[in-house]
Amino acid sequence: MAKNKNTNSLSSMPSTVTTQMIAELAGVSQSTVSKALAGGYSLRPKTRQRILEIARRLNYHPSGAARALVSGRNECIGVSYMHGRVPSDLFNQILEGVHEVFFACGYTTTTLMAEGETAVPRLVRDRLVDGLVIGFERDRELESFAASVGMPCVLVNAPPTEELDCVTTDNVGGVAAAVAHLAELGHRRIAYVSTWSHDPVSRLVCQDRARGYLQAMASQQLPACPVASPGTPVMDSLGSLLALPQRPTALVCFNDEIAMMTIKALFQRSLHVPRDVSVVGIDNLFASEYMIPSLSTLEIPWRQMGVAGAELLWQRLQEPHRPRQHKVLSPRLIIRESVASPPA
Amino acid sequence: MAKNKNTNSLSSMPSTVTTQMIAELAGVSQSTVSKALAGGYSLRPKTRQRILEIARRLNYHPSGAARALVSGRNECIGVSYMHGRVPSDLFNQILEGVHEVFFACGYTTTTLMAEGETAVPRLVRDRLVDGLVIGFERDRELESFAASVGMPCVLVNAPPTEELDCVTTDNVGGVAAAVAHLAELGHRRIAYVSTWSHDPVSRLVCQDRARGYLQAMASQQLPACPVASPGTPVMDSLGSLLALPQRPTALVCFNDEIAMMTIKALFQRSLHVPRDVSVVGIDNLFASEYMIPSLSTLEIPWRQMGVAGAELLWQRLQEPHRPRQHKVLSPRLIIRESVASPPA
DNA sequence: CAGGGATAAGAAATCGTATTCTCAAATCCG
DNA sequence: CGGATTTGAGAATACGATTTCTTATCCCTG
Repeated sequence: MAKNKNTNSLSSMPSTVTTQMIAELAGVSQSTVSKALAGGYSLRPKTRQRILEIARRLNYHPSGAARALVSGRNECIGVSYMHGRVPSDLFNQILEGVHEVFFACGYTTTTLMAEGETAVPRLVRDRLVDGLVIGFERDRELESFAASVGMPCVLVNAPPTEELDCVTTDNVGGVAAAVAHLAELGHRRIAYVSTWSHDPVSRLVCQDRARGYLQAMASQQLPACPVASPGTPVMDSLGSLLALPQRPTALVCFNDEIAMMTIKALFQRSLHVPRDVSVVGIDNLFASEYMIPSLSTLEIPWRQMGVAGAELLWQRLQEPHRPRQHKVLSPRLIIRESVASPPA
Repeated sequence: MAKNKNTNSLSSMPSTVTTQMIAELAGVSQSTVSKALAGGYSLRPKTRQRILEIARRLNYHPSGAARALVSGRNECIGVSYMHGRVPSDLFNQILEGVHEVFFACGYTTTTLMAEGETAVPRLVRDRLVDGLVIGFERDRELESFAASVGMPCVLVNAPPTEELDCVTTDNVGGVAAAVAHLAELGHRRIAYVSTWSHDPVSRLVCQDRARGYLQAMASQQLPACPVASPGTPVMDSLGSLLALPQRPTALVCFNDEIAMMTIKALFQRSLHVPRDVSVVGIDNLFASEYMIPSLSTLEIPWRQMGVAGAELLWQRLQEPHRPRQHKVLSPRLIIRESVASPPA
């Protein structure tokens, strides 16, 4: 195909440099070149030097494909999530955590955007990744395919399984801490603003958080406000909370997005945050700090979750049959301007 | 290495399924299997059926590595950006645009997180991607390496080059449109709030936008306020703008982040937005809509830029020597609550 | 000086797929 | 019915690097 048509004499042609070429230039065999580059073989230092020098001059880099073919490993791991369903802020932090760990191991990190229910991403199907981090949502198709080819997986911030390594956050404890803090400030009528989401995972998480809310209210000996059934539009459930005979003075929202919408809705009803109502979100989005008032929130350690997941995955790559692990990280309560003592 | 230790009799072992295995089961040669799977060869329909059936039953998928090795293409393209320097919101939208186009082509998309000035990412070095989308910032090392191995590149929302395909936005025109709109509302003292950023690309973009501002003010016959020299801390330049004898009644900010910080700063000085001062940002971050007041902004068509870049890259992959192209997309002005007529 | 062990480097196999080359059988047509 | 052509399928090779197997050379020692 005239692919290596080295028509001109300059040695810096873009055509691919192979160990074979280096071998010819160095006057040795191809295998010797490979040994020189790999190290750990017995080669005369002079020969090795000559080879390395030529390789350097030609800007040689091994073909990833060839190496992957022979070694059976691609030194690449995939990070999967359902894009569009999660603020990219959050996912990117997980991704960076994963990247940080694997970059140090010389591995590449790549994002798999799961396309809804469609085909298993090519990277997995064609064994182009050695392991998988599944974020935010269990992709059952991906999971079972990975299992069928024996590819290690770790779930990060997704509903845990008995079979796979997992990293999750303590939703129950986190929400409880938020409620406790509000109670400490003197709030007695504290409500939980649920998600509207139809997707099953958000519902699960939402139920966890609702449970945290209810438990905390109970242990604080406070009467709980009704928790909207999953699927109820936010504005509806917010509306009914505000229409209660005893209007809540503090709202813990399912996440920061909903907290933002809530603050806006309160504003439109001439309710001032935090003078009339305190609001707490969950996630600590980038923007939360810049809202007016700045948003109090449960910071989920996204990046750390990525790091933890990557570490679990790395360990499993080294030792495929080690016992399954489940790490639980704790969120941290960040109090900003959207929270104050209740009105007198 | 006992890798294919098929000790039990079940055929659904996780060990890798190869064309060779299928060939043995079907009683044909490996090449015949390859032909059957590829199509376009003359095979007896019965033979092909048998082979395909076995392949399906064994859940066969070709090894990406082997295929890449022989074809010289990985059907994978890399999207690079300097992570941490850009809100992930924006980058992710570009990424999704790129993904959309290449997914339809059967290609995989992977993110290269450029690690500052360090090594060229492995994916590129080892020729694991067939093309490159460079976003937000020209990575000169990456670029020159790509050029040296003849890998197609496209710049998206990065300072354009003469050699590479580019997609940019009309910063000058966009800011001019914002200024024009403010002027139309009756504003006469309109200022531009510059970036504090030390990174050279932001400065370049900032200069473009400043130019748009100055041109628009000139063409509206309005006196321009001083534009801070690059590198000045935002709060400093904002401070001096507000200290002007004739305080501006409208501020066009370098981006939404700065607009948020600006609004917060104004709020702290008891200046009400938009009653006392109108504010416009650029980027249309997710959160901008939820601010109080919601932020007026120049929406940059991030996703479309990704799509446009991907299309340019795809075309170049088909036809490597086609003339270089440069597409310029226009931002769209979104007016929300942060803009109003100037105070009487 | 002969033989044993270490050392250096070439030869060859391997990984899994795609493709070209080659040959046998089947088909066609006059 | 016999030679020409088409068709089906196996054999062989290439892709580029790793690794094992072999061989040739050298040095040391008894």
